[in-house]
Amino acid sequence: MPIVNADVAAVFDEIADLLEVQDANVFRVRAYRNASRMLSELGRDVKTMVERGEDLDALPGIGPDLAGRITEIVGTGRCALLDDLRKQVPPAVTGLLKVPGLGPRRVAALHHALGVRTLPQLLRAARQGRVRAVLGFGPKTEAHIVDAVTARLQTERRVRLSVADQVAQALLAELKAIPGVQQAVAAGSLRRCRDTVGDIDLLATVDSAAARGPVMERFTGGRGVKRVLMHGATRSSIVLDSGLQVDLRVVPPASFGAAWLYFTGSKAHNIALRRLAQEQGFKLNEYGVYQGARRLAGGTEASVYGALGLPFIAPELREDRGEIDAARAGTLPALVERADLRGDLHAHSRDSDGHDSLEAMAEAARQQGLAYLAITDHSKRLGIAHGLDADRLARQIDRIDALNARLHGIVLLKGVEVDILEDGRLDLPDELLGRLDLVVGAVHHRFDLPRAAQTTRLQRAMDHPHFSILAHPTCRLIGERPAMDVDLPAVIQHARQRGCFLELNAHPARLDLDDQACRLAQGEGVLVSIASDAHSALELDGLRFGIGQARRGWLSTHDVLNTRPLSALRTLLGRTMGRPASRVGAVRERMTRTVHRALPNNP
DNA sequence: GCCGTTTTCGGCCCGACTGTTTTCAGTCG
Repeated sequence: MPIVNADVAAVFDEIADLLEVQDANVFRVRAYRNASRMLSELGRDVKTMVERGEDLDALPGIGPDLAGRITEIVGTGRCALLDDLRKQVPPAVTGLLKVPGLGPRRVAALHHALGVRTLPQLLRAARQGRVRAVLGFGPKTEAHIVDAVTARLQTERRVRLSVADQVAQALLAELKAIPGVQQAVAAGSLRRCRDTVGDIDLLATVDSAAARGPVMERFTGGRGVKRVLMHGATRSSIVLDSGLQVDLRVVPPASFGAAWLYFTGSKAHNIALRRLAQEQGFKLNEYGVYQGARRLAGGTEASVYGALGLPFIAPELREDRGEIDAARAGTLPALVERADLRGDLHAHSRDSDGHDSLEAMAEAARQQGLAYLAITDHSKRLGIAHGLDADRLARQIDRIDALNARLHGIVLLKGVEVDILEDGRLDLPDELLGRLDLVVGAVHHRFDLPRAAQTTRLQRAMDHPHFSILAHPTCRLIGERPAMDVDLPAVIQHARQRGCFLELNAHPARLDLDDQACRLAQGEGVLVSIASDAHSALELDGLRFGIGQARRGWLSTHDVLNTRPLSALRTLLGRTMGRPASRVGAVRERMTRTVHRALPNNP
């Protein structure tokens, strides 16, 4: 197995864990954590950088020491420092850090005093009353450990964005109904539109300090609250019956902006901002920007950024991935918004596995403010979805033509979500695909091909002269199925060469392309189709989740295919659909020969 | 362990809450 960035990041994370338990210098630990995060978010392959002899020191947070470790890991697959640390501390001990409330100090204390290494051992010790005997521990901590370990063994951690969104909206409605509450908003990773959410962060302002107490009482004593983790004057945490954790912070209105900024994060963005404030002689906290005791800003987020000499930075960008430098330089992108979408290029009807008729889908799209909607039902290989064969698709084409003659304010585009077969061929005859407005291709089986074969499979599909858009390119299902092992940069480059497009599937279970991949596509100049993959009229609303992900990927209106008016869209699709036959044929021949050689299981 | 138009050494974000203390360390976000 080749070493990828995530492998190096995992090594650095484990080193950080082990160093922490050994009570190492916190800044040394932080250096490993920062490097781990940087590597997992880096758009370039660090192994390739090493092989090309590029200067690793140029990467942020990488100095001579870490550069040497990266080179070692990439070259040998091992890390001597990690091996040493594992000899000094049983590696399993770092698993105890996952227990809420147990940090490095306490884990080390428990390990040394009781010899516990694993969660079951810790649970046994706590139940036997041995934990409270350790210096610094008492009966409450001991009981908490029993609860936390038991819960940890049976709960899952992160939920999909759409789930968190529903819960948060319901809680916010309740909060706003409490007397004294002025504003109540969502913050945290939910507001940043991350694809999954670990806990829900809410922020409220109250009209007087006296109102805080009752608000916190109502929050921690509400229906559906399984446990109260923390109950303070300005901050409380609860666990809902569903297992979701919710944090509420209450601040005065004058601090609303600073608090929203702080509570939205990300942590890395906050740290970078606070350093920036420090450099300018200010102090930034959740109450405002201060110069000495004087508050310079805090009522709105824009005022806080302004006091630091920055324009407003959209929540989706706040990951410390270059947004602060871009803000200073005045080069922040004008991010795409839901209202910019003119159409949707991936939706199903009841002709395959959708719930609604062509007419109902068209009407729903019109009500969503869209000017066009592509009907892309499945092809025949996907029998479970009642996929269309050539005859049924031909009849659907005729029906859509007839329907368009009657529709007003919306145009249905004739498409298909055709299966990409294992060898890269498409699941329907060329002649029929040629009659469509667009061909959306997708993988629905054999997710497990080796990386090279999977990559070639996608590239070969794109070589088809009628191919328009690669749907859900990695086929991940959040929390259920990992992304396929595929060379995404190579696929994106191939799309650019072929004039094809990549989809950002907006379904909250997919969000595929993800944010990082969007940035890669943008970098290659490949337009992205933000598509709902709706299987019912209601699901067209899911486009907003795709917008959030696209914004996290720094995409502007210009980077998105379906922000184009219909005429411009047809022109762009025409580059793939209507190429002059001779030239396309020649290119295709060449590509196909290359691909055939590369595919191991091809004759 | 990294980093630098104040620094190659001395910094490294900042505050709330809890539990176990008798003034604070540890943890978390």
